[in-house]
Amino acid sequence: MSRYAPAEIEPKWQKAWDEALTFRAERKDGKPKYYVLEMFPYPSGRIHIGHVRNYTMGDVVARYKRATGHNVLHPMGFDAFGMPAENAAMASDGHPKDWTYGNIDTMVEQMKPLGLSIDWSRMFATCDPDYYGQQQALFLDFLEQGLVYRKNAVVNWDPVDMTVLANEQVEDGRGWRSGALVERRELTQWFFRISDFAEDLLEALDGLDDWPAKVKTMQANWIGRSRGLQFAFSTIDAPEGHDRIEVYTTRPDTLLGASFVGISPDHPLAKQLERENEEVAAFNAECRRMGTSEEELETAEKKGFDTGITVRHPFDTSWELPVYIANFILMDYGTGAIFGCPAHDPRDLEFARKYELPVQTVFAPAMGEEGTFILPEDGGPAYVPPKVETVRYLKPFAGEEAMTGDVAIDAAIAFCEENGVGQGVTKFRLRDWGLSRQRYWGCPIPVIHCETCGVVPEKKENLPVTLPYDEDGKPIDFSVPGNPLDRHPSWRDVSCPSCGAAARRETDTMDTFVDSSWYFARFTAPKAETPTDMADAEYWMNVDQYIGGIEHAILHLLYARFFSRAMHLTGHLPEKSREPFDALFTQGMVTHAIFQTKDKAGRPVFHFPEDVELRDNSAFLKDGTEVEIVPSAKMSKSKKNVVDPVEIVTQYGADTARWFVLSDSPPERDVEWTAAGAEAASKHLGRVWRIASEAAASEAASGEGDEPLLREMHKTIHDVTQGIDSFGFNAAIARLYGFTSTLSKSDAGADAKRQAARTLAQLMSPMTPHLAEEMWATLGGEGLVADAPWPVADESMMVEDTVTMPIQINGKRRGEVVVPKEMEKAEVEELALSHHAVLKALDGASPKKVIVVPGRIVNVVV
RNA sequence: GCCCGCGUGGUGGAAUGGUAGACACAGGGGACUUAAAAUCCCUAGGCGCAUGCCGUGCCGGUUCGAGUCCGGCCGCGGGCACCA
Repeated sequence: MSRYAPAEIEPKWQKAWDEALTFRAERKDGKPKYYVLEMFPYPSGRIHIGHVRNYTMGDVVARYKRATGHNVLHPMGFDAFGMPAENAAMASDGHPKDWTYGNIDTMVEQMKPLGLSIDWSRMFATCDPDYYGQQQALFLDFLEQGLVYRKNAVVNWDPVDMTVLANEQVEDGRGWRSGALVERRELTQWFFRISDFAEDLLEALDGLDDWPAKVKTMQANWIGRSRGLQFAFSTIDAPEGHDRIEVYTTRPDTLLGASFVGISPDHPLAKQLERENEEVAAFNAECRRMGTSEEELETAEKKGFDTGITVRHPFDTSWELPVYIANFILMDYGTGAIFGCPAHDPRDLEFARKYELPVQTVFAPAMGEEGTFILPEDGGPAYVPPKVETVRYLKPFAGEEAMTGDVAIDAAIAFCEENGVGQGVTKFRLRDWGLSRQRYWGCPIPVIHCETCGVVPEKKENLPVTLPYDEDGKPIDFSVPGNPLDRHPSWRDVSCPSCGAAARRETDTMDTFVDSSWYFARFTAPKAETPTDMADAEYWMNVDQYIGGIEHAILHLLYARFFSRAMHLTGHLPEKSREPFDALFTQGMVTHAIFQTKDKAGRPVFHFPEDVELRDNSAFLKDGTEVEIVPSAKMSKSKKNVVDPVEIVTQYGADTARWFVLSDSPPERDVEWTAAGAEAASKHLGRVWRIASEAAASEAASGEGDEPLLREMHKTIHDVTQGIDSFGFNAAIARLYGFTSTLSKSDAGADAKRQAARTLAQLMSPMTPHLAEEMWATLGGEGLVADAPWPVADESMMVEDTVTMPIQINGKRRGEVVVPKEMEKAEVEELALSHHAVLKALDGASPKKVIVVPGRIVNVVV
């Protein structure tokens, strides 16, 4: 009997699949199609074990669907534009293109030995001119359709490097390279009109039955539909043209608790005052030194500037409220102006206490529920109960005294509309998608700026507008910050496609989210001369199962949903693909402990796992220094807690790596990589191989144990099938452990054992395809196990006659009784009451209550 | 700060509101071996001699029955629009 030798069998079967074109996807009318897609990787350099887990999950689905008679599309590509390539170029005098394609080659080389059932003939990278040229064609169609426009927007500006920074590149308000204080600066940029689709993107979430509820909730909150009141305060002593300040509020019922009006530093009135008043200019400048991220605005200390302007309360013109410029108000949301009601908003309360503004409670807990309620004006916290809760209005102006917030808001809007104070309006939090990036390594925006004609689209026959590799014969210099396209005259200076006069190309490139918003559609016809081929899109779309990280729950998935709608409007996708992903699964990360020590300055120094020795729950370096263990952190190169799958594959084989990443942890949860776990997976596969070999060699005649083994086999088929169908890969694997154990102990005859072992091979084939092929061949299976139809469980073999029912006394288990499955409730009750534990507990008394759940449990209440 | 999750033995985890800890790792014991490796078998939440008691982050609630449902905390993670 041969030993389990993954290093020999894995390349052998990979070659067999290649030669048979087993995983080549071609349209086959009459066969149901299945499109399974894992979110494509960024080519960061090398694959890590998290990639292995992600792609193995997709592969299990792909192989299983093939076995159940589907024509499967399972492609792979690379999300290849983006900042890291430029950073690498800056750091090493290289070129983003060379770095990126080098990484892609490496990663493909690392992925191929995993034995994934991918149709590699469809592979592309988003930085291929073939791909981004088609993306430019889409952009031009969107432009024509009115789905793209230009407006001003703020960016993080590094005044020393004279460059735009990503939020990630801003650390504590300073540029990551220069250390200069970052400023907010306005630039004219391109935007997709995603907010026009807000309502549709929100409503359509309801139809996504096979998406995780949490993702739909996150998207719904992000889109953020709200109903509120929009009205204007009239101002006193404001500059000309600002006699009204429009505000939007979702809590008009708190109007009588208003104590100030706040406007964004980017509000037109704030900008007007800035021109007239140095103090305002200084305050606004300080606000603009903050980054552009919402997180930073929300967590920053709340600051305001009293403009000296006041407004009249709409219900009482003698009541004046001060107008503050406040750093936490976003110009992008609502009208860029609010009224503050400190009693019922923690942020407004913090602000009011800081600037000694009045606090007036509008509503309090309902009668009888006051508890320890302390009025906000007496030092209590802001009172913000759920809107569905009934509260007592101390200052009602519409509706009853006791109402829920929801009812009060409706009443307030109705009252205001009747009295000519504003209108009820619906607003969305979702903003338009700014796609301009002032960077080189992205898809060029295919327009030309002409002094006479304005913005002129590039002609489609001139696409792709390719990125220049050299600059006048010399390699582009990436050591200088900023956008090389902007300082590249021979690329930038062109003639206007419309009038022929000297003009300039747009030097901004597209957000990389654009690249990943339609790659799934391109996979259906990766070589088409238009963005998609309708016949292919009709056949292969939608993605039946999309798999990726929860970190993409909002942006990527929302943008892709928008793009699919826009591609349908411009004739690039069928109607059904407005929602492109029928089912979504969000998998967890692979984590690993971090090993760290501190340097003299107290900064952490990280160590690779292979440089650390573990002894009695402590870790030491080779020189004996004790190492701090930080458990379960997301793998990242900089923390040195990465596990290189190549080493695992070399040491144990791909099947072990695949088996391990699927076992133990449920796929949606994070999994901790441990060396011991990989060792155990490897041992188990060796055991399976030995058992299969023994079964193949067995000469025992039909034995006593045939029926129990086959019954167990059918139950296993059922459970494993259900496990894979429901993404319960860990449960399926646990079941396979059990069946392997049953098989190894079985005294069945040779035929039954071989049948059981062949079935085991089939059930394992999605997870450990190479071992499964080897077993299949050894056990006399026909053709490739990859081509064999999935086994079907025989229901009649799974029926049990009796059932074990636990007996509880007052909800605690005190015994059990084995009864025929169909036994009547009354009989079960009688049996339970005669159980010695029940007799003892009752001690002659009669039970207060007996609950019998047929087939499940008996509970006796004494 | 806001939105969304998660929290169960020494460890990863299992459990349609119905026997908490399946399956696996590490541990303990044993078999085989001159010995070791490999392999196989047994054992195993905590406390207790035991009838038993306690136990799913913490506090409270609903229920005949709660890891599961509800409310409030604590801790950890993801996202917050220019990281991908």
